[in-house]
Amino acid sequence: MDAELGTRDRIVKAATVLFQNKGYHATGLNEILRKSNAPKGSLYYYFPDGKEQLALEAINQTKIFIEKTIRERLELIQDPAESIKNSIEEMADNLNAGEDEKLSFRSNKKVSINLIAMETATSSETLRKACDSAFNTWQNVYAQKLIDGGFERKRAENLSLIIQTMIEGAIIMSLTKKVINL
Amino acid sequence: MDAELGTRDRIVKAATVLFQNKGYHATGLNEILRKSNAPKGSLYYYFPDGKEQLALEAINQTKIFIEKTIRERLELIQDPAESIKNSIEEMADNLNAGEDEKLSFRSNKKVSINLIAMETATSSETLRKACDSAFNTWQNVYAQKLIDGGFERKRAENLSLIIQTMIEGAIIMSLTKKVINL
DNA sequence: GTCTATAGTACGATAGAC
DNA sequence: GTCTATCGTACTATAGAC
Repeated sequence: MDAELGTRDRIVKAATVLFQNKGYHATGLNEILRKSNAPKGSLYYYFPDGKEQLALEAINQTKIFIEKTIRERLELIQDPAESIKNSIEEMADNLNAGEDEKLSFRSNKKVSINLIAMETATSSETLRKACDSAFNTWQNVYAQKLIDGGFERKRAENLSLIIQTMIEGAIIMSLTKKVINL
Repeated sequence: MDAELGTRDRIVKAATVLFQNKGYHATGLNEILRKSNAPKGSLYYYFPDGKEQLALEAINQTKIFIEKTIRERLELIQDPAESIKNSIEEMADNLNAGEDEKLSFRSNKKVSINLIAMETATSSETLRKACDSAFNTWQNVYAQKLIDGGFERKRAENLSLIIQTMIEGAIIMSLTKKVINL
């Protein structure tokens, strides 16, 4: 998989998908290395602090990627309510789309950092903060769109928190009800 | 802890708290046994199918307990919107309250099956179904309250799904932002 | 920088005495 | 029914050759 990418990028990409789908504790480093065709030595060469450092990188890359995705979607429509609705529908469509690549056992779909956030909230302050930062970043994109559309600042912040909360809740419910299939 | 309870109940109680707080994969059977003062032999005597069977029991007990709690709260106020709002505030207060008991490292607070649901949605069909059933049960309590209050059935079902979704989303956000401290 | 071999620990699960 | 000892496996992490 991803022969064009360097070793480091392959490891991070595989880790991102596995952590998001299976969870932080259910994913072994060996599994990540198998999926990314990298040797264990390379992992500890690029991430001397091991699993936690790798997860931190995965979370931060996801934060940036999703922020960019939301931002691009919101630019397409001027009205804030319409554009946000459109952006969420786009996310949902991506999750319902077919697999990107053939894999031995599991898709490459990226859902959210939702599961990682829950798992690490009480066990790793480093990872909890990274997840919090990601949620805040995404929320701010919605808030700014609402402000640009004429909403008062405080109101925009409240609404964007509700939007972010509902999206994360919807992911849990969809996965549990198997509306989304990973 | 819980010297008055039988061995089986002590194991289930400890497992319920640990699975909800740390997660299914992060919680070891040894940890559950330490916390419940039970020997490993007893665990496999009561739960011959091991960890998954124990988690199933924990989910089902949580389903019943939370259903009862919501139902009791909703009976206190007649107006559906007011009573549901009140019930949610009650849940939030419980999470912000002090610890029930002194523990070596972690509280006994029960949050939701939220984390277990995410972890097992793609790895154990048995546990996924149990979580789905729990969410549906709780949702139905809200829906019935709305119907009794005069809402049309379809509208009540839609609203209750949104309520359930927002509660689960709010738990994620609160844990990640450390508004709740477990 | 890349890779293999392996240390050291914890896991889930089982066997069998009592 | 209760308990301990232990098996086999998987984990994170490290050492050291190349």
